[in-house]
Formats: sequence, C-alpha cells, structure tokens
Amino acid sequence: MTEARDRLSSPAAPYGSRRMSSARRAIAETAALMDGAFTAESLHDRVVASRPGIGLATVYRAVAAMADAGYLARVGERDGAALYAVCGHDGHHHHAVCERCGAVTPVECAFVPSALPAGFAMTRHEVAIYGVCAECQGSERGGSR
Amino acid sequence: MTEARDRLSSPAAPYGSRRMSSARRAIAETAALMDGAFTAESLHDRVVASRPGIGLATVYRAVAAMADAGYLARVGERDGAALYAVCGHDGHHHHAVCERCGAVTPVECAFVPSALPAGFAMTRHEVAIYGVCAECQGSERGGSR
DNA sequence: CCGTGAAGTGAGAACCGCTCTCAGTTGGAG
DNA sequence: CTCCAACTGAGAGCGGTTCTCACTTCACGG
Repeated sequence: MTEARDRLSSPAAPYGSRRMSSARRAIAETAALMDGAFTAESLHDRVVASRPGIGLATVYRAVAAMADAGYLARVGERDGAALYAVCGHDGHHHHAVCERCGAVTPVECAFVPSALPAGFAMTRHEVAIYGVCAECQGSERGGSR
Repeated sequence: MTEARDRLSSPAAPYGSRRMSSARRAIAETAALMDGAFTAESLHDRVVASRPGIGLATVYRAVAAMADAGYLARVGERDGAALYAVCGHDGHHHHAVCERCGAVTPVECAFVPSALPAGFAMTRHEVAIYGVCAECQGSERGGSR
C-alpha cells in the first residue's frame, strides 16, 4: 500500500488527466492511507477528520473519477455499499477481500473463455471474492474495519 | 425454460417446504414464463398484468424465498437492480447474461482456488458475466428486455 | 500576473431499489 | 371445523448514491 502513495506524485495521477483540486488531493491521500477495502462513506469520514468541510458528494465524485482512472478498484460490496481499494496492480485481475480486516489482495483472473456458451461474446465480467485472510485466521479475533 | 415450469408441480417446489399461497403460485408461474433474466420489478409488472392486486413487497418476498430454495438464481444486475433467472441447473455454477435479450446460460465455475493468496480461506465468491448471445449477434437488432 | 471559463465543490433534496411495519387474510395441520 | 403461524397489501421508511444549483477555484492564454 506504500507504493500507492508514491503514485500520488507520479505522472499517473489518481484522477487521470483531470484537474486536481485541494479537496481531491486530500481525498486521494486519504484513500492511500486506508489499508484495505473501504466504502465511500468510510472514506468520507476519514477525510473529514483531517480536513473538515469536504462533502459526501465530493467524495463520491472523486471516488468515481479515481476508479475511472484506474487508481481505485471496486472490490466488492458490504451491506449494500460498494467497497473500493487502492490498486496499483496492472493488467486484468480481481481482488480477494478479507471480511474481517478488509485486507485486499490481487488475484489473477482464472476465467476460462471456453467455459462460455458457444457464440457468446462476453463484454465484461465481475468477480468478487470474500473470505478470511491468513493473518485474521491466525489471530483468534481479527482486526476490524 | 420449459422444464422449469415442470418443477412447479414437482416435489421440489419453488419455495422449498414453505407454504404455497395463491399469490406465490402466480408469482412462481410468472417467473417460469419469463424467458431470461428479470428484475423483481419487471416480474411484478408481469404478475400484476395477469393477477392484479399483488403487491411489490410480496414479489420481493417471493423472489427471496425462491432464491433461497434454489429455484431462482441471482445472475447479475442492471441499473442497480438485481437480476434473477429461473435456474434448474444443479451444482455450483454461474450465469452468462445477454445484455440485449436477457437470455441466461449456465456457465461452469472455472475458479481456481490455487490462484488465491496463501492462507486465504474463501467463504464465497460472486461472478457475473455479461455479453451478447449468439442469437443476438446473428440478428442485426436483438430482442429486448 | 491578471481575466476567464470550465471544472470542481458543498449542502441538501431527490432518487430508487429494497425492506419493514401493521392490520387483515389465508393455508393447511390437527 | 378451528386455529394460528405464515402470508399479504399498502405505504412508510431506509440507506446508498446521484442530482441540482449557486458558488469557488484551478489553470491556461494573453
């Protein structure tokens, strides 16, 4: 997750080629600090803690822009809310989400196109993987998020 | 989809071992008539057409019960609404949904556990596959649903 | 440096899929 | 037939997300 912070100053900005406002910078920095999956609302909570006044709608817009730019990935959902995570991994892949601590690990896409019905032209597919990470299994009571 | 209708009178009722009311019977029969994926609301629309007075909440409850009993499967979503389909297929599998006509085809699960991070205990995974079926590719303008 | 226009922002209302509540109804076991 | 738990319909409620609108701010050209 540390390398994610580095990307903040790299040419590949979290928002692609769009404009960078101070609010967006704060949101991207906070997202980089979240270790693991987070919802737009939990990100908003944390952003507001360090920079009061940021609106929830702004966070939603920033998250959409970052997901669009590939800086964030939608990794699943919890209680009906979308889960996101910072993802510097390149290429097509999915994510395994620990339901206890929220840790996110990239998982290679094992999708076999031959399994599809004949003639079906797949345009996209979504995979969400939930479970308990090794660390949380080790410790009797896992972390919380 | 015809074999799905047969299941209505089979011992494996759409609602498992629960009570069968006339409303639920109408909903299960209508679900069997929907060829392809449908939302709870579109199912409600169609149920109401043939049997006015059925409430939306009742359809939601029936859909939940049928999904619980394995008669329906959640096959994806469209515009934020859950897509369901009647599914007689046994065993663990997923579904390919045609985004044009809504046709649903079972797809074997090609998930490789070895792709998971070491020690990660997967509890569940969700896969949604979208594309265009062979039939819709053949006809310039596909069906609608 | 400024002026300018487009992009971004904040607040709150609106939206929408879905669930809950409650009083009334009904299926089916006994 | 009796009885009661399960089911129903209507509408309110909920929660995540998006929209609207007036205002601010970024960044580019001059």
